[in-house]
This record gives sequence, C-alpha cells and structure tokens, in this order.
Amino acid sequence: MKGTGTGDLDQRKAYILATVVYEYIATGEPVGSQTLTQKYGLGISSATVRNEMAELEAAGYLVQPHTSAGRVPSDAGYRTFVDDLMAPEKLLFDERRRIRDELHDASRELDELIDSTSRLLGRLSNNLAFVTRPQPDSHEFRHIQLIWLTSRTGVGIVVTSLGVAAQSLFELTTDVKPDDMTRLSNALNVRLANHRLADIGEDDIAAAVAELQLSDDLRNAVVTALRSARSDEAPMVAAAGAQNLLDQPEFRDLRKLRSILRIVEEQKTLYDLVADAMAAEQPSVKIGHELQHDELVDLSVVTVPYRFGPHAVGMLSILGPRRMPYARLMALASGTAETLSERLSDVEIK
Amino acid sequence: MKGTGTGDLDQRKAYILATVVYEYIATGEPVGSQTLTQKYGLGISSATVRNEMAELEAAGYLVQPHTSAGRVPSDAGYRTFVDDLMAPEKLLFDERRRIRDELHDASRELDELIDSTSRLLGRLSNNLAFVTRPQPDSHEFRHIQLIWLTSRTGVGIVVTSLGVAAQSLFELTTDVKPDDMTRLSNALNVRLANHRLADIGEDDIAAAVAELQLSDDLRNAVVTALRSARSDEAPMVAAAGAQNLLDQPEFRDLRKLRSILRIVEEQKTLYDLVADAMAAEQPSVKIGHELQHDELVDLSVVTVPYRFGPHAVGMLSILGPRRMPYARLMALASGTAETLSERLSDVEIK
DNA sequence: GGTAGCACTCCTTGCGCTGGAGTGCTAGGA
DNA sequence: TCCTAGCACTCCAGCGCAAGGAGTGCTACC
Repeated sequence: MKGTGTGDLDQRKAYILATVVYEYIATGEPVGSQTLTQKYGLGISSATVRNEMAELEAAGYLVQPHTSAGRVPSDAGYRTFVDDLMAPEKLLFDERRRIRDELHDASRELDELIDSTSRLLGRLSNNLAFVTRPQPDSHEFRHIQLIWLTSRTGVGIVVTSLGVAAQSLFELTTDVKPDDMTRLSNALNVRLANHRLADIGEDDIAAAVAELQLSDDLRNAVVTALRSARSDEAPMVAAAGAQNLLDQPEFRDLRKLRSILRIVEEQKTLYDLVADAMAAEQPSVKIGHELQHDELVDLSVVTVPYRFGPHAVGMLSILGPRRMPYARLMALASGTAETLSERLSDVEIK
Repeated sequence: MKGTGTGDLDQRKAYILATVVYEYIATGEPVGSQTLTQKYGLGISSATVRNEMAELEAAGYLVQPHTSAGRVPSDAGYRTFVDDLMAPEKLLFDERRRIRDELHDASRELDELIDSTSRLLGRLSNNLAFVTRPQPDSHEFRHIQLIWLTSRTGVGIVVTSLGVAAQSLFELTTDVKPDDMTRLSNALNVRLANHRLADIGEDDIAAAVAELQLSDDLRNAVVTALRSARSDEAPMVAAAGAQNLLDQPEFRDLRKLRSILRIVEEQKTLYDLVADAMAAEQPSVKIGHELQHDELVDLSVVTVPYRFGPHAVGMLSILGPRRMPYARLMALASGTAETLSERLSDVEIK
C-alpha cells in the first residue's frame, strides 16, 4: 500500500487533502474552502481550493455530506493520509516515562499485566483499547506437575515460559500412588524440556507413561492438562475504555454503540479484527470499511504488535472513530507495546 | 422493611398504586387516570382515581413529571410495590430447564462458570447482569505444592475446595533441593488439612518450616503463595449485557451510560453496590437513591445470593432501569442462583 | 363519598421562516 | 493556461409559533 496513494496527486492537492483530514480530525466539522485558506496559509484563494476539492472529490478522496456543506475525508482519503501524508508523532519523554512507570507497577502475573495494559492504553488514548493475550501455543514448556489429591483425583499444573498456563482437575478409574505422579512428572519434565507447547505430541507423553509402566488414565490426565494449557479458556482479549467512545459525536446513534458493546463482549469478533495484523506481525491501520464489518463503518482500528523474545505474541489495538488522531494513537500504541514487551521479559520463567 | 409500607394505604389506594407501577413498568409512559380506569376494571370513575392519585402523590408514592402529565412512581412507590404489592413470579418449567442446561454445559472451572453465569443472566434478563466471584478467603485448604524450577526459583500452587486459587512465582536467595520443597509441601498438607484459608496463620507455616530445618526463604515463599491465594487478584465481578441497557429510554442521556460503563470497568464500585446484601446473605432489591450513587438514581439492582455448601459465597445481580420488572427479574436471578449453587458442588474438590 | 363537567396547563409535534455557511459557475485578469 | 473575484444558488440548523392532545384540579351535583 505504502506510497501508492499519492501517485495521482500533485503536491498542492496532497497538501489540501492532508489539511482537510487534519482539520476534520481536529474539529469534527466538514471543512470548507474558506476555513482552509484562513486557518492555514495556503497562498491561494478559496475559489482555487474549491476547484481542487471538487477534483479530490471526483477522485474519491473527499465526500460532501450535502450540497452546501464542506468536505469530509472518504476511506480512501484517510488511507492516503495515513500512508503518505501524515507526520509520524513521537511520545514526549514524560509520557514515555509515565507508561513505563505504570506498567512497572503492574502485576507480574501475565493476565493481570495484560489487563493493566489495556486499561492504561484506554485511558491514554481516550478511546477503546484492547490487547490480545499471548496464545499459550507459542510458549515454551517449563514444567509439569501432577498433584496428588486422593488416590483417584489430582490436579495437573503446567508451567510455561510465561507463567502458569493452566490447571486441570482429573479423575482416575484406578488407584494411583503419589509417587507415581511424581515419577511421571519428573520423566515428562526431562523429556519435554524447552519444547514449544505446540510441538508436544501425544506420543511423547505415551512414551513416558509406557516407560514407567503407568496407566492410560494417567496418560489421559497429562494430555488433558497439556491441551487445556494450550487452548487456555481465559478470554482472548482484554478491553477497556468503552465509555470513552460515548464522547464522540458519531455515537449519537445508539444502535452503533450497542453493536460495539456486543462486539467487545464477544471476544472473538474483536480478535478477528486484528487477526491478519497478528499473522503479519506488523503494525496496521484499518479504516472504516476495511474492518469488513457493517456496524463499524465509521470506526478505525490502530494495531501494533508486542513481542516476547523474537516473536510477536500479541497485538495492542485502539478502536475509535474513523476521525481519530492516527499519528498520535500509533505513537501511543507503539510506546506502550514497547514497554509491555520489556515487561514480558521480566515475567518470563527461564 | 417488609410489611411496613402499606400501613397508611387503604386497599383501594394500594391497588391504584400497584396498578400505576405495573402499567408504568410495562409502558414507560406516565400513567393517567383514564388509562387506569379503561385498561383495568376499577369500577370507579377517573375523577375518583384522580383524587386518590393526588393523595398518593402527597404521601410521596407518586410523582408528576409536569402539571399536565400522568403519574410516575417515586422510590417510595417502587419500594412499597416491591415489598408489599407485587405478586411473586415463578419461572416456567422450560425456562428453568434452559438455565440448567446452559450452566451444565458450561466449564467446570470456577472462573469460567461465573463468567458463563453472568452472560446467561444478562441474556435472560435483558439487562446488565453481574456476578461476584467467591472470595477465596472462605474456601477450604486442600493442597499446597511447591514446584521446583531451578535451585533458586519455584512456583507455589494452592488448591482449595473450589479449585486452584493461585500460583505464585518465587525466588530464593539460597539454593534449595527439589526434595526440600516436596517435604515441606507434604508437611503443610498434613498440618493445614481442611482449614479455611482465612484461618491459616503464619505460625502454622513457620512451625512446619522449623521442624524440617528449612530456610526462611522458603517460609516466605509459602506465605506469599497463601496470601495470593487468599486475595486473588482476579476481577471480583463478572459482568455482561451492558448493551442491553441501551434499549432503555432512560439512557437517551449518554452521560448516564458513560458513568455506568465506567462503574462496570471499575469492579470495586459494582461490588460495593451489593456488599451489604452479601454480608446479610439475603436477596435484596435496591431502588434508585437506595444505591447511594448520584449517577444511578434512576436505576435499580436486584440481588440474590448463591451458595456453596451451607454458606452464601457470592451474589448474582441484575442492574437495570428503576422501571424494571422486579418480580420477573427476581425469579430469574433466584432460578439462576439455585442452579449455580448446584453446579458449585460439582466443582468442589473434596 | 363518588362523579360529571369544564377550564386550564403544559408538553409534543409539525411547519415555515430566516440566517449563514458553503458551493459551483462564469467572466475577467496575470 | 492558470488563478481569482463575484454572484446566484443550495441546503442545513435553529427558532418561534400554533395546533393538538393528554391529563389535571376544581366545582357543583347526586
């Protein structure tokens, strides 16, 4: 995409488009030719601007809500603005430090840390922020422990590189001694050391169980524990700041808000919005229709990956009105993602 | 409270009040004297009803939005209605079965089960539902396991009567052998068996550590594990269905909605709304000002406890417009609470 | 004590008007 | 050829006003 947008725009048109988007983002009012010449020193008359704007509209970058109104950017207009026209922003030193401080005060427990991050970003961005949780699939195996409760029940605990991923209660049909569980746990710990969770096969487990001559029951317990560690049932996404959206004029229509609240509760849809950015491990901006969701046509999402070691393990996103300060929000998301990534190293179990 | 409300109301006034509340809940429009005589066979003229309504207003049960409008119940009117006038409802057999089915399909893991319950109740009630999580303080100790990761790090797992309450990573300043952790775990398991978490003192732990001649480091690890088990950092409340509130005409004013969304995100405030009902272990209805929250004056909350064994361990609540179908929502909440209580026995670790 | 009748109040809705912001077009100038 | 000044036109937002209607309180009567 990058760079393709301005091909058919001369410098003046590009500047006018950028100014219209900028002004519209700032005020929320359709931008007229006079505003443009008066507020920004263009050195040309409003009539000229009008001609240019008419052409920009014909080319699909601007839209007129009604005949006697100013112009408003179209999806394409925003897209060009984001890709080619806007100046990237940087966070102030103070802001950067505040993010750092807040996240360093947050819990070292992964889930809590993600929750805090989403709340922080919601507050800073004044929009709806959401953060996908690292999928345990990509974590490394560290330790498994079968805990004996009674001769026929126990709990399986799996510790991964990012903390305790799951616990699962199991019931057996034959009696088992505490020692059996310990021996099996030890054997598995050796055998599975440093595997990625996704790479652990059932045959690894079966082999360990067979070697120690233990029951299939126990094997199933281990398989279940590992499976539940991989497909953690916890919500996939932490979201915060929905109430910020209420300030935006685009929500005078309550139905829009309703669908958004529903989407936030239905974690899946929220996750899907950023799934491809996640796959690409790249920052991404999606504007209006690009979200492929009828209910979200006048919203946009800014997404930035955060890393654990060399890999992107999750995304940090801001959902807000299409008329959002893109550069600012990208800076915020990036800064927060960076700090979160650092923090994850602290969380890591080595 | 019960029974005090109708002292100063003769039967006819009581019936008129009940009808006004009923009709207002159904339609959302202020109720006039004609509506009352026409829709409900009162056997008296509208003029008489007007006189009665004027007296009910003077007595504080009704309110007139403006001179030429019908009447609307005041907080006191709703209170009397709820305490003395309304007919309790029961769930249909089918509804009861549906609740049972849905909760039986839900996860056996405590947090998940509470989440599912709040979503179910939100959906059924068409309002905002929230469910407080059992506070681990009241759970019984079942098992502790210190898991050796390296000679100076480990994870402490505490299993309680309602599942795995917490895990906490610890770091030691002196080297420890896996066997030390096992021996300490075993000693603690014997010593703490069946204690309530709240009853476990640091001296119990110190004694076990001393007996085995282990380091203070390890003692601290255990203390931390138990403390984090008790004050679980997980959100206190699961909430669902906020979007349902948007349908209510009382939310044409967006500021109200804003504060509610904020309150839902700030779990604490939500919890405080039902804290006293929780302490009393009794169902409760709070109407308007009774919520002691300026932003919630035209809302009400219906709350019902759910049990684990003999004790109420949490509350199941519905937050909606003051103009809510109280009897219906109480029936829904009670039915759901009952089923949830049953399910908790399944979750229990014996 | 209950009721019919009536004047009165006040909200809601719809309508037309006006002011203003912004446009597109045309004609003239650099 | 490109830019600009001028102008007629469009359309929305806001306002005031009138009509309609629901509901009341009061009075007089049964």
